[in-house]
Amino acid sequence: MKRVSQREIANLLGVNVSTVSRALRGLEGVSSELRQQVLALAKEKGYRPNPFAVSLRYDTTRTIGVIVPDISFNHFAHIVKRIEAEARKEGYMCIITDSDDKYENEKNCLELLINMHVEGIIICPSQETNDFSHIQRLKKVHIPVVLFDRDADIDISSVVINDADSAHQATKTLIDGGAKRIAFLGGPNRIKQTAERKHGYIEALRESNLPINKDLVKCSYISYNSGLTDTLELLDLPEPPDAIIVTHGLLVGSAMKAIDSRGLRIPEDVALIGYMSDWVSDVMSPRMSFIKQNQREMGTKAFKLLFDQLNGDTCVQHVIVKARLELRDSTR
Amino acid sequence: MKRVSQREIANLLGVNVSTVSRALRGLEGVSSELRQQVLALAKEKGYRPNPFAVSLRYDTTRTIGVIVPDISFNHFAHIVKRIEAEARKEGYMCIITDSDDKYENEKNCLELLINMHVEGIIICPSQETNDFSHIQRLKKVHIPVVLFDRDADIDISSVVINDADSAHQATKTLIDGGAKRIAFLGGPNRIKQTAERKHGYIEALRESNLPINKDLVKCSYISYNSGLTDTLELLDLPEPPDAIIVTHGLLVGSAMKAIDSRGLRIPEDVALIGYMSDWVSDVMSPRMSFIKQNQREMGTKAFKLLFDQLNGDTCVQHVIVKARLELRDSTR
DNA sequence: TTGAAAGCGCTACCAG
DNA sequence: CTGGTAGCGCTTTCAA
Repeated sequence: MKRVSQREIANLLGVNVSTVSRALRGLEGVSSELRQQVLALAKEKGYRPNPFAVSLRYDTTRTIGVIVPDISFNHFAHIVKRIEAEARKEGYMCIITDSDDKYENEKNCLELLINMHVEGIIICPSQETNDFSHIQRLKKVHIPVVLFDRDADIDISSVVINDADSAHQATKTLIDGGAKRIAFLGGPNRIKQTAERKHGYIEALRESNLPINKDLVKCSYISYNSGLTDTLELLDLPEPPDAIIVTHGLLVGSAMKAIDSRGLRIPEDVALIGYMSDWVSDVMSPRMSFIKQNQREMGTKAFKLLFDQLNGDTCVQHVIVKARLELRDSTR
Repeated sequence: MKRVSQREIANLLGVNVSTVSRALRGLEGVSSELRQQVLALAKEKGYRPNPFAVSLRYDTTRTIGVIVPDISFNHFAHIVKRIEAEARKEGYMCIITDSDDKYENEKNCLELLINMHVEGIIICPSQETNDFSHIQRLKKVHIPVVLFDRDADIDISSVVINDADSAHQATKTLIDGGAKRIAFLGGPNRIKQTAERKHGYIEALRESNLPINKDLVKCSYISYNSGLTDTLELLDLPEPPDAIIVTHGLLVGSAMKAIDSRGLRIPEDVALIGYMSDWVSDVMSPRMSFIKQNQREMGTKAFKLLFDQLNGDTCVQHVIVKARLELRDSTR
């Protein structure tokens, strides 16, 4: 029960491979009776084209690469799910790699994907990534690339949410709820996403004439433990915050835990609002007020941007997917 | 800045391709000075072997396929993350496909993976899958397969948790906490996983001489809405349950919601225990008592089973990863 | 309508 | 130590 090649079919039928090839692909120049025979035999023998022969011939692999910081993080999993679905719909298979949010892994994944000759790459850079030359290099070799979720100041298509704007809205909401000392808990500053969100936060404070206090801004690392430490430090300040905006779903859990461990209540003592998934908010108590991101749309758009490039579109586009506030019970 | 082939390097150096090939692969039979030249030029020109030419030659792709019911579900995402990491460590890339828990999609994904000539497949069947002939067919064509999370009664290697046993323990715990009318909320019966867990549940009831009540067993479909409906029906029974064991993380959220919507308290009115991820349990209120599954280990073992097969091991193995109870605040 | 042959990039084998 | 050549499976071009 081995794989059958066109040649074997040709031999069996006593005809030439090229005829079989034509018949199989429905091209002209084959008598319909011969075509029937070929198709019948191919079906019987379970013929499947060898994609590597085809790739070798056409230098096309119908494969794209995806690099994601952490597939086990819900936000990314939803986006990836969408990318994969859209890609498959267009006949592309996805090679998905997980950088574990590490720069070195990311470079390695990229290397492997290039070696695999994927036709394009959709990537969300790791939180450690500072130098984007490995990604920019792709443009040099004409491999289409799209960034998602975390943008960078490089000339490459991307799809992100309205980071500054959504953080601005969230902060405004906290202010309207009576908060005077709002803290900001985010990822490392080098991520443009964090910078943007912080920008929105600061703007909102400024507009409301609230002081901007460096002690209330924590931007270290996106991890559960880091979030825990940071939040505890905030709560232990001589003048602790009465509200926190949290820019990453993973950190929301840390923040809750920390607040709880200090015997404080949400939202009475500390109001909380975060970037997170809706179904998680739903099972939390209190149900978390959050910035709802449309991961489906982000995934769809990311693939679309890549697909356009694969089809020859060379212009760099920056798509923004609107996130919106969903107020629940962790804000006043 | 195109890709360079061995031939181009050979031409540039005025030598034969076969010499270049040998030099590049570090084989014997090349003078060290010529080798240096070849390597230097290859590096300069950014030479990368064309994997399709290699695959065509060796009929090997260093690629495996993964089919998962829903990557956006945390449990699966964690397993997939591990599979991908282990695979990459061994030099395999993963083509990950998402069946959306649908039988038709699953067959389609499998088809595409076979067409891609992946060397092996790791699959968790959809909840709709009843007929496993598409998977069994793989054995016929000697493509290694491994099932994970959801086993089936087919002669194929698999890795699952101790389903019956863990459900037995969970039920026992509820009984020990004083529950008299324990309900079972699970996926469709055709999934062996559900059947096993139900078996453990029933055994535990039997051992404690508790009546087995069909009305308290709900096995319809794994989806948020289905779980909601089922739980509401349970709660609206003339004699509603005082505890529920939930066999799927998605359904835990539904159950909580339903209980809350009827104004009942957990665990005072209804105790709850479910199969779910720990970090979700942590942010819930009350913190959910749960069956902790080791997704990392399951992923690692799944790849290992496949890897063994890829290396010629033909014996069918069934690995069981022990899950254990973590009691929090949703049980008495 | 069909066949023959070249070539995609690489490796293996046999000559020199 | 190096070169030449055939062949992996497929498509394309040209010839019959």
